[in-house]
Amino acid sequence: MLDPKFIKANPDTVKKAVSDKGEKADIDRFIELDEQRRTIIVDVEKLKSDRNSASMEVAGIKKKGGDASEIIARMKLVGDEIASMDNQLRAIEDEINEILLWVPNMPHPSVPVGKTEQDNIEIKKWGEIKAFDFTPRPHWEIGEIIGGLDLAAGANVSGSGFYFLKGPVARLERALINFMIDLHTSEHGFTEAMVPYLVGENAMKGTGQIPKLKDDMYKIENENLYLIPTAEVSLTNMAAGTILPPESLPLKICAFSPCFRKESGSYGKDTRGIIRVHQFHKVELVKIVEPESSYDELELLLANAEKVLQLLKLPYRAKTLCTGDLSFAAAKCYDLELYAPGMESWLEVSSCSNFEDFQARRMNLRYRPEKSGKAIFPHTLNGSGLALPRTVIGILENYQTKNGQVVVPDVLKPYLGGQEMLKG
RNA sequence: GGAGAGGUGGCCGAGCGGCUGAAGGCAGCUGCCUGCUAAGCAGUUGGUCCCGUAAGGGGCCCCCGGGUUCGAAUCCCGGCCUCUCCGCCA
Repeated sequence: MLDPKFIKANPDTVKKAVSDKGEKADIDRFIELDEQRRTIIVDVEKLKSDRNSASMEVAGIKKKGGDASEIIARMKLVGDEIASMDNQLRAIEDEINEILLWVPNMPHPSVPVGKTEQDNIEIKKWGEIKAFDFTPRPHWEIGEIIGGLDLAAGANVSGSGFYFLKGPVARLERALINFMIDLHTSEHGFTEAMVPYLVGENAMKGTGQIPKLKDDMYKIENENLYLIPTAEVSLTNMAAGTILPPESLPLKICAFSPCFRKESGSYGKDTRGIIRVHQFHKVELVKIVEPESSYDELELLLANAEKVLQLLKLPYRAKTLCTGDLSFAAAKCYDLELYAPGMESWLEVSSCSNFEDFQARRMNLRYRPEKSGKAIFPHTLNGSGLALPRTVIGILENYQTKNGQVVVPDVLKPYLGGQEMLKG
């Protein structure tokens, strides 16, 4: 959520940001409603002030055993008037709040203006794209050869977009999870957490999935609970509505979790294999920091995510997302894409974003920098470190051999009991 | 799931339907004092919204949402959460 005062003071800047992001929040309506709101407030507060002093008078009279029925009768009318104005006011405020929930975050000035992913800016390339002396297979073929990926069984049980990992691939994914969490906790200073996978509507509002992305979220029938699309929701909302004490920042937490996404609106895209699925695992990094340091922290976060790819020796590139590709709540975001030679394409495995105070404001998360000072909204960030299925794809496709087996990356060997090869 | 208890300011904790934005304590801040590692004394310290250039004035906030009333932290209804006991259970 943006600061309403900021919107009032800079309507044109906000409108530009809304359109740069391809959103459609009605800023003019907001301004109009805000004016109506203030007009009513001035009137109703005058009445309330009168009522309050009349109440004092009644109290005084009654204490002396006098008769206050004349004032009481008069105030009854005033009370009715107040009630009706309060109702008007509430209706206006409801509409204002609804608009505010739909106003996206402002892109940081360093974010390139653009419409689609075509306009994202590549900022870095790492690693060599491997030359094979055979035609590299896509992961679904490798998975079949080594007997580790069963899409048919997933469809059988749950429908399309679900899958079973088995044997060597299942173990590979488990190894990757442990490797990533160990790295982030022991090298990068994150505290490990296990988080709720079902969260309330407020949490989803807090991080910005609701209302805009509501249709992409799985909701539990007859309960006000949603399946998390990422551990970001649980982690970032952990302290929602509270004031963090001095010295408590930066807060760095990471968690592995399953992620559930309907992926409505992406039918027909990335349908083969396990590139785009309804359920997948992810190791997520979340930081809550002081506003001044958030952009430095974003760079560090990106480096933390990159480190995973570097240690796995998977070639990747990094991009700065343009305004049009930037998510609703983000002010700035980098994507990491690893190269999958079997598919001959780049796969997004991490998004590292700075939300500035947008999420903190929505969830009323505050921070008191000094013991006696004022509470402020801290900045929140998150990044994948990394998404599992696509990392698995990266390993299967980059480390494949001619006969369809897979070499285990050095850094994962300890996690696979010293095993050298994944095979059927 | 069943039965109780409870949710008050940064924290603890009081609070007859009007004089309570809220006693008292702790913590914080500011002075004074003291030569002993901190004690004592005095003062002070919430948030948010509206009007105002400002000074200042005013509204609202005692878990959340409704209701009763001239007036509600205080009464009624609904919800959420916490604790205790019972049941069930990985």
